[in-house]
Amino acid sequence: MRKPDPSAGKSIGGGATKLRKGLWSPEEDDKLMNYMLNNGQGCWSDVARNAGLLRCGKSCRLRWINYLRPDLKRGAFSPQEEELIIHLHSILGNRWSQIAARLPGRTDNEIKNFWNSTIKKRLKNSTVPSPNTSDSSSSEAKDHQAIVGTRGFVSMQEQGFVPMFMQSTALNRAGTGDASPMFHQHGMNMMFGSNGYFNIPVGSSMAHVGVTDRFYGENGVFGGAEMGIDYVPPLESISIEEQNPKTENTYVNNKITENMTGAGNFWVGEDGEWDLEDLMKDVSSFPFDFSS
DNA sequence: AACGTTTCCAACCGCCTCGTA
DNA sequence: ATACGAGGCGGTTGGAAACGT
Repeated sequence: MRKPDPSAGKSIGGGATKLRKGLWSPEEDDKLMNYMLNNGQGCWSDVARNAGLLRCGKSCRLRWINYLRPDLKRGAFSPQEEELIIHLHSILGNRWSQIAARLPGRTDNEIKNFWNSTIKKRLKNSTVPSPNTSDSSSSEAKDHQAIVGTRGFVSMQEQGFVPMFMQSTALNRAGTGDASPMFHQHGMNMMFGSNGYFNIPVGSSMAHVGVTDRFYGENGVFGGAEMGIDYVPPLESISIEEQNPKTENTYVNNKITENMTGAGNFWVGEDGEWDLEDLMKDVSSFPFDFSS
């Protein structure tokens, strides 16, 4: 939160009107709300001007999207929303806007704040850091590198080949056959085998999946062994070769590619690219009702 | 009660993409 | 080709509120 700029609204040299910054006053909110309800969204700089606001268009847009929009849902996140956020983050990483698009009434900013304050902390405390955290500068990430130490595994993350819920200590433990507490908690024994997969006992055989049954019930709606999901693909449409053709990680990548190809069920589109829509089909079937 | 610390979150910043001139 | 503005996004900041001592 920021203090309203004390010099707000005053003209400065050259006759230019200084734009306001900081917190929005109730009057400003009223102006913006009334304008938006009467005129709808247009060019944001016009909105700011026509609504009589001494704000930049960007600021108006942000205020509307994050606070004034009538369809915003208020209040704490439900456990269902929380789980969906965690799940989506495991797929999408820090693509908050894409995550928000799948949570009606929630904003990217809200979800981002929620993640950074609540979920990140919780995952850290449970010794299973956030999956697919792209915050490479964070202390968590540094801890992660320090803990894992196995260049190949870190590289997989860097490449976007991050099995869901597989990171840092989970990886390390899995590598020695010791599943992380989180997996124990949910009654799963997972091992990171030499074939580059998470191996999960299913009946009498092992399934190679990149997900746990953490969220998806028993029907395989998302991530049961039947799903045949091996790795969470990078969402950018970048082929493996394009992503990092000549690095020290090539061996790891090649190995992954080989395994995935062998399995015949990795998520690469017809033109060799990852298909976000296919990926998100599974999310759309997520068995929660957020309409309330 | 007073003070220090931590948490939460609104808002800003900088970068990127896209459309247009 | 390129310059420019608008919109969008993720990362970060910083201050109020809550909590602890």
